[in-house]
Amino acid sequence: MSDTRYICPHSSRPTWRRDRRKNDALADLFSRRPLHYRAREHLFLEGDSCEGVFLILSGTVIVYTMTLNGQRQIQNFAGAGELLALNFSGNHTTSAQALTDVTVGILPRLAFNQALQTSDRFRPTIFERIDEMLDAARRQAMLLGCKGALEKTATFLLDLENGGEGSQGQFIPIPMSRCDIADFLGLTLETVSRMLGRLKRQDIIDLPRADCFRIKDPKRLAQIAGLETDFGHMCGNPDRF
Amino acid sequence: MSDTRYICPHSSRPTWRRDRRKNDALADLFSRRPLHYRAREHLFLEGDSCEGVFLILSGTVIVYTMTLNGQRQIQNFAGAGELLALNFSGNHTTSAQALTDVTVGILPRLAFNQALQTSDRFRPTIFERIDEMLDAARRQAMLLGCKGALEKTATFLLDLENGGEGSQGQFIPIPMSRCDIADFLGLTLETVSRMLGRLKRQDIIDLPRADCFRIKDPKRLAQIAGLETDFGHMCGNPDRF
DNA sequence: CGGTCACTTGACGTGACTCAAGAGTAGTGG
DNA sequence: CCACTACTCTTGAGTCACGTCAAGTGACCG
Repeated sequence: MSDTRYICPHSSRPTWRRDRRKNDALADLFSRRPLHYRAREHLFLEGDSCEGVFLILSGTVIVYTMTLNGQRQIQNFAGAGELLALNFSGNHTTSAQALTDVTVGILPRLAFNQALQTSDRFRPTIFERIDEMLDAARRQAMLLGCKGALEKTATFLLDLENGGEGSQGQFIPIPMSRCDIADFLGLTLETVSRMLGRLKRQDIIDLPRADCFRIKDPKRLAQIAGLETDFGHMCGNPDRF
Repeated sequence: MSDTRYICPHSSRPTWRRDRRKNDALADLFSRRPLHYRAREHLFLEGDSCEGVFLILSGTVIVYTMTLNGQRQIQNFAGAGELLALNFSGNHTTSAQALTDVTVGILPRLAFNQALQTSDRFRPTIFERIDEMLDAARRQAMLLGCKGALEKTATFLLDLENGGEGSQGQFIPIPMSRCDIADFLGLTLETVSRMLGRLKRQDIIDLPRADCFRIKDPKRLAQIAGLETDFGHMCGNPDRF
């Protein structure tokens, strides 16, 4: 698709998620009454009335929606420092499920709106987050609409690495199942497994166990993910090796 | 993907775009200095510095991003009453191109921020729009990640119909090319054409010319789009007829 | 009337899904 | 410590939906 008359982006614009550990003006407001959820518990369901805005203090939350025929699209794996249910209408438009054990702070809708109105420190922070969410949604659309299975998987691994500390060459945990990854990337769990296997066999990643990995060749991984121009012409090549 | 332990949505939640013709508190603020663009002109490019927020007064704008290997993902076809460049950081994260001739109002960043701060009528309107944009992005992710080609095409037609007036059974123009539709749905233009042909042959839509259509069987179209539970079990059936 | 352009249609190839079997890994109980 | 179970993950073989390539059709325009 697309033809030559469309104009290319000025930069590759990696737009990684901001550092989630600096919780800025938020933590103090939200930490009034922290709540705990066990892994697999639901924080809320699509359609539920929305009591307030959530700030994740620890753990990871799966934000997803379901189709009528029972397919799940994971919108986001939200980690510490991220906001949930930042909608201003009455009801939740997604479901949220704890992937790991999770702690959240809740800011009731009224207090949230009030803070938006009064606090000149709070408002820009919220808008910054909204920006990030919109941008993340756009990148997700690009991923789902434009990329192939290997590209998607590579992108996912790079995002995972970037979500963790700046741990160069260290092992990074994969907290979610293959099924979760598949529902996030719009693939099947078998395909995800195959693509991981391919990256492993090509010596681009280390995958000693199913639930953690290490990037051995960041450059090639980025190329495969479509984040750098590809000089080696080895992007979509088959497995044979 | 997905298995039985995930919980289904409470409602089908069609969440159609709001009526764009009621421009609420926005029109007066934005209409100070209206600008005109010819079809195919660019309003701005990804990476450009962002002078202000755009309100579309008339026409349709293609909001898109490009991958490094030259693929285009159309994020949105934005019509009259919709906001563009509602980002709070310095640079545009998408490109915007006029599909038809377009008139827009621009509100400079400073004035926008000020209005947000001071006007209690303006702020909720903006948040409402942000909600809509986030929700649209989520639905787009579902479309791209979960749906097949026929499902996507049907969904697109229903969205188009809903974007126009509440014209029951009337012909609806298709202002964009097959290529645009394809880049929006994550398909090829050939596949889009084939799916439209299939819907036409099955007597679900009328397609007398390439650039307008009419829905003949809304119920079946909605079923195919995955918006209603399917009793006929004819959703994914092949073309043969 | 001939040229250009977008759309349509067909034949073919292939990437990802489906179905099904096997391999780890963790947890439980004797 | 070693079965035995119950997972999830991996791997393979076959199928199908969608993409690719290419030819054909129709509308618009000079």
